[in-house]
Amino acid sequence: MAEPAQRRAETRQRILTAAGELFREHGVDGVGVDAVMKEAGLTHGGFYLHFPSKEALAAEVSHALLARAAKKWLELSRSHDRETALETIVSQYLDPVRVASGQCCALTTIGTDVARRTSSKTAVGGDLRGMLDALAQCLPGRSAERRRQRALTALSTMVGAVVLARLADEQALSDEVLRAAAASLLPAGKAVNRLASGVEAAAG
Amino acid sequence: MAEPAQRRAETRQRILTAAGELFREHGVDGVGVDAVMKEAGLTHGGFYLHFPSKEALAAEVSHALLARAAKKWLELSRSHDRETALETIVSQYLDPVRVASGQCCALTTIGTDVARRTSSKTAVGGDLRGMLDALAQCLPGRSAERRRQRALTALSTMVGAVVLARLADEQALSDEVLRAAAASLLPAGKAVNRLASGVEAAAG
DNA sequence: TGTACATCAGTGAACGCGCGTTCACTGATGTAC
DNA sequence: TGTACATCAGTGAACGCGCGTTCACTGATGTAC
Repeated sequence: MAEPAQRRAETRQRILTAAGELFREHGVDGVGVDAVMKEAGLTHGGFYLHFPSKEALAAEVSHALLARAAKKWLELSRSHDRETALETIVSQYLDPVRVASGQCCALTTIGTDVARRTSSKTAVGGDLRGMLDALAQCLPGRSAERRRQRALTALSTMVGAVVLARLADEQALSDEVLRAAAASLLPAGKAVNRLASGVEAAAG
Repeated sequence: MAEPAQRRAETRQRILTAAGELFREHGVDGVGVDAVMKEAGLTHGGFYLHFPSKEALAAEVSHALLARAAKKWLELSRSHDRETALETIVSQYLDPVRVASGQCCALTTIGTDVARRTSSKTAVGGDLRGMLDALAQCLPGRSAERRRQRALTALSTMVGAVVLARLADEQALSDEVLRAAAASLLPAGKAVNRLASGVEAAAG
């Protein structure tokens, strides 16, 4: 059956996944090691067989989440034309349902936590660059530098929009922020419908 | 001399100011009540004479910081022409020196903390609206709705840029994000110099 | 094929520390006479 | 003006709880013969 090494790797992955969900929802400081292990179907004692400390877990979770996003964006940019890839990225990123749940981009949910932890900061440096590079592939512009500029601004807008949407005290304002950001990043008429339908899906 | 009520109010204000600095730098969960009181020149026991709980302090600090920003922006929009007001707001918001220190906008430093605390979220709702309204006054656009849209996007871009700049592992990338955001929000050639000179000032 | 042993992922009790909160006390300031 | 008292902001010891981390132990799985 499953080799020991593989079982071990699977458990480790389960812990990472559980932490990814909980950290994004409640913040790194808002979740204890015991809660993470419980979510992963284990008891807290075993945690240190897989990670040297909670700090290290936070760094690796941040890295894993952002690396996954960078990879996904890069694949999208390669398998689709620019417009389609961009539309997919933006409308998923700004999807009100995702934003309302804790499942949105780690940059927006634990970005501040990462910024304050040197180890996490170091761990995600490459991933942030990867996300920007992939995004630049999807944006129009004659020169590479122009696309780079646009990628920097586009990611800023997306991150900020999600932060504000999560912070807004009313659903209407939250949706308004997300719609405005999507409209500014996509050709007219593209995003609005998808975002609106996202809200419907959440109600159902 | 100072009436008792006034002394009390001053002490309360000192606690708020101290918490404003520390919370922005280390996050709400990263700072204890005792550290806040020490920074305010007091001992921890007296805290509960001024606030019912740390939760309440977090909510009031968030409100105070954002209300101040909203007020400042509104005054700028009233005392200057649109272009000047916008340039001032944007270049201050994206100033690398401010961003590197913890003194930047509370939306970017404790925005995530606020989003997770119902009491804080409720406390800042009006301030967020105030910031958006003031910003809309400074943006071009024929209709009010157009300016509103632009304000939503502009604030998203500024917030996201600062979050990313603080998260970046290298100064060069951090500055690049801030410069790109400023360039996208201001007429060409305006902001870049100011932001560049901000970096010089930090070194000196 | 069956038995004894070794390995090691996982358990859960325990430890120590820090943090939010409480409370009896202090001492400075304002007031009454 | 001076004295006695009341008020109350601030002090600092103490409490209880939760969290990160450790560690002796368990029990399932793989291996040697």
